[in-house]
Amino acid sequence: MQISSRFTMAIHMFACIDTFKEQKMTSDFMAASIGTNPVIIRKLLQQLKAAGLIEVARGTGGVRITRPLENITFLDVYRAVECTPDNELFHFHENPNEKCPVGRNIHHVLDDKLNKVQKTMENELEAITLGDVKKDLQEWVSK
Amino acid sequence: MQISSRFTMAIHMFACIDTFKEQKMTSDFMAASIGTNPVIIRKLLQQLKAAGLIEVARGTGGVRITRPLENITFLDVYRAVECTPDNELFHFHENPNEKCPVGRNIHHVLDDKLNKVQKTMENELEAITLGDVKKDLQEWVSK
DNA sequence: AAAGATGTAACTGAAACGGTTACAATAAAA
DNA sequence: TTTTATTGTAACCGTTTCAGTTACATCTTT
Repeated sequence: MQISSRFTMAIHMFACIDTFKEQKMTSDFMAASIGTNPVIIRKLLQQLKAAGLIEVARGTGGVRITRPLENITFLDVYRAVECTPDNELFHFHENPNEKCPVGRNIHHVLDDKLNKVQKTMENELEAITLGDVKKDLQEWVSK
Repeated sequence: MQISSRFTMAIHMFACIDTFKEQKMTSDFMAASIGTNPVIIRKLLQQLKAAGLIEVARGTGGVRITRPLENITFLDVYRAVECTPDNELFHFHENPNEKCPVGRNIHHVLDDKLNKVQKTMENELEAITLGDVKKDLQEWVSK
């Protein structure tokens, strides 16, 4: 399975908020830029708000990013919008046979290895920030 | 989203085939060890066969692993059983607005970064082999 | 021919995804 | 105070994937 497009949409939202910081940023505007429905954006806004990454002005509209972009990592965004049960990247089959020597031990054997892969991926996500996106976006826009 | 349990089931299958190599390994046996349905196993067998990792004896039954376990990586198994469109880990939203400076460039900006994360994860999967699983499983079983 | 296995089609229920409509709640402006 | 613009959220929808299940054709050996 793929990581849902909520992740790239959320990053796109941050890019909009920052790029057009002179204007009030609404869900309609972002929906138009991303190419989706405003309600999708508002649901994402709620997830990002719950994660403490933004503040949303009800009624009047407008979004404020709560931290400098360099202090918001891809992992922060990923965790905010991606719903993986127990934060587990791998879904382990749930009923291995305890009477079989393989079934009884496969979990012990695999858990460490799978956690290591997940941890490596999360470290990589953590090494990229929205500040990097801002910087690269400015370069592309000015081309 | 999570990586499907087909991945851990497939590794479990290899562990069965190797651990019980004295006997003929059938889909019924593996289904019992994994705790699922034989047809699930047979579908996985087809995917692993298509990837060239095993040979399945039709009619008579039995599975042969085509390479030494140390030469089969988690990435081989992952690619064999996980169906991600275009091998892309991240699902990019598909209709960014070309008229918006952000929408027009977001793909350029993110592609490299997302590919890097994916590549890192794949490298980590590639560093673990079924030989490692065999070794650790033997330790656990003999406890 | 019988037995035992794989290969595969067809179906199911559940969950997640992305989207859509509708509307209540809110805040500011007129 | 009314209007306007916006967010918040519930209730759907169609699609896809997942894991499972039944049924049965096919194959190989006995």
